[in-house]
Amino acid sequence: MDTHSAPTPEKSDFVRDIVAADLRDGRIGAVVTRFPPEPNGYLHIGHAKSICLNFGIAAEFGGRCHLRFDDTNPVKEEQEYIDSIMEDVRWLGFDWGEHLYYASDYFEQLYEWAVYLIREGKAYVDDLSADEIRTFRGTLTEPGKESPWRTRTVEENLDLFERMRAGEFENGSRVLRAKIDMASGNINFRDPVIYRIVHATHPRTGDAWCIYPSYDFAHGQSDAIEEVTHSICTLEFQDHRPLYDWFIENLPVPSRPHQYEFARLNLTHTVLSKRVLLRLVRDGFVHGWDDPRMPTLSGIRRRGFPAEGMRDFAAMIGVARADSVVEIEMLEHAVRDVLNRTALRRFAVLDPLKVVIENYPDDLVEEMDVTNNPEDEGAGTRKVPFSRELWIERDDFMEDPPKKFFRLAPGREVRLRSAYFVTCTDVIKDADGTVIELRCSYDPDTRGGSAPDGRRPKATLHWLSAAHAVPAEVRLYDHLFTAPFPGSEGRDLFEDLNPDSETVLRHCLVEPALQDAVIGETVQFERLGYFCADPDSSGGVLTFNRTLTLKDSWAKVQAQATG
RNA sequence: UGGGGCGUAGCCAAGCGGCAAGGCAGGGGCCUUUGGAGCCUCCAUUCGUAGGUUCGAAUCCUACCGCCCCAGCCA
Repeated sequence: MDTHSAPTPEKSDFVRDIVAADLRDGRIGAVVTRFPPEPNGYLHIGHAKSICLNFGIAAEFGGRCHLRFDDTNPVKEEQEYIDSIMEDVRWLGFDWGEHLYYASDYFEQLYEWAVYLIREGKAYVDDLSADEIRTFRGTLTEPGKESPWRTRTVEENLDLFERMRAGEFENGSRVLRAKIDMASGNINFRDPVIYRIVHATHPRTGDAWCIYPSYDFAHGQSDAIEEVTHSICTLEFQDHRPLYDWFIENLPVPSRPHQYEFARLNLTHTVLSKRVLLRLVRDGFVHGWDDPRMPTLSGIRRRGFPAEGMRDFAAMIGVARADSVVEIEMLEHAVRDVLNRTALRRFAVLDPLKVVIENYPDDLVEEMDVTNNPEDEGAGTRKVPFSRELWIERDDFMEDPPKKFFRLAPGREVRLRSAYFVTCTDVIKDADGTVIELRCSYDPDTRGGSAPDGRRPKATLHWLSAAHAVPAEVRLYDHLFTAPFPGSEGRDLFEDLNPDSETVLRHCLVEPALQDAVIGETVQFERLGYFCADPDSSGGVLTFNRTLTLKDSWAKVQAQATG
């Protein structure tokens, strides 16, 4: 209305601008959007962008968003996918309330509208084969030719269409086409197929139908039935908009929805294509749709990405009409940002190196108080047992440290986080020269991690009491594809798969508190990264997936040194 | 060579005739009981190119260049 009453919108993009204007000008009373997945695969991060857009707009403008399954092709669709999609949308934090719909709910109405079109002389049954139809369609630069069946009488069309429904004909033998314009520059207008014969069992309607409406004939009309006001889809449907409008204008539909298109999400180092994801699963390149390396919502959930991070990411990348590829670092930033604030801190040693504190009592065990999350006072502290024999990370020791290496080395003092300062006094090696144990001394005056004399070691290490450490398996994950643009420059997509996208470490150790790790809850292993207990933990072996590493400036220094 | 779109920093993206937001990445510094986090700071005299209109153009006009989508009985 005016600047006083209008709340400052937190997000703004061209779609929200249109919705706001339509509301302001009274073209609509309330906004109604919909998220319309086809249940032929699992949802991925690209869908999350669309879900956040559609449900986000409905929430921000006080409207509603429907979840509607676009289930018009029974040969590809399965109940498993329907179930997973609902779970994923809920996980992302959205609620469709009562508004769960299926295009298949409208099959009878859609059929009647097809009959309506036939009666109006605007649709006909075509006996041409699929190949012939393709040939007759013309090319991008040449107009098409009209089918010889285009001039059938209304009566004959009605009879044939009824018999198509009755199951008298074989798959592919006939189709129903809208009669529009075989010479149109827009190929979607060259008499698009609106019904095809498919003798297949539909996940919802079973064998009730053997003819199914095409996307073009089902989508807009479904929107109209549900009184969707803003039908938001991706750019590749721009060419379909005139057809979308044609059906809406030529049918007695109950409302007038409008279609708007935005650029779909692309991400570096991965691929967001249902076709390719299906192949990764079917050909065994990954362990399943929910493999933590997959960009599916079930995959990233198992990986430990929080839903809030996904929503933040969606807000961060915006919504526009220019094709774009977002660097995956942006997603990772959104995830780290949430996890830094919320994840409990724990100690875990991935590659253990034994440390013996020679001047520490043999039989003493101290319970050290350790902060659960320095970013969140409310997270409190926990007790972590400390004793004479410890494990530290092998990477945290170097016998001959280079210039910028601040961690443990012979003669050097470092802090064991929330415990004591220790100084390396001796290095023990096996016959091959491999370091197998460090002997250290500790300063009893530094309990808790600070020295009365104010001295401050350059490094702080995480540690585990050897007697109390719990064995665990840890799975390290990295980008699914090594190339930022998989399959670019003529390469085969699968050549770009990262052979090291999954590394399984079976001899890790974690602090006792992690025995109670909740599956699906992401914690930070201090100085290492974020990790999430995997469902496989229920098999007996504690198993963690690395969600993401912490940003690591030492790794950067090393990389620079290496070149 | 048909139709539909899009070009603002390495990436994403605001901007809607009044003098280039913000985020990611990157550089430098401070701080630090996580080499994390945090804080400070630098990073487009220029908006695909060339003309034009205007006191004034990323914004308006013209032409050109580049990229994407469309020839499923997929969605």
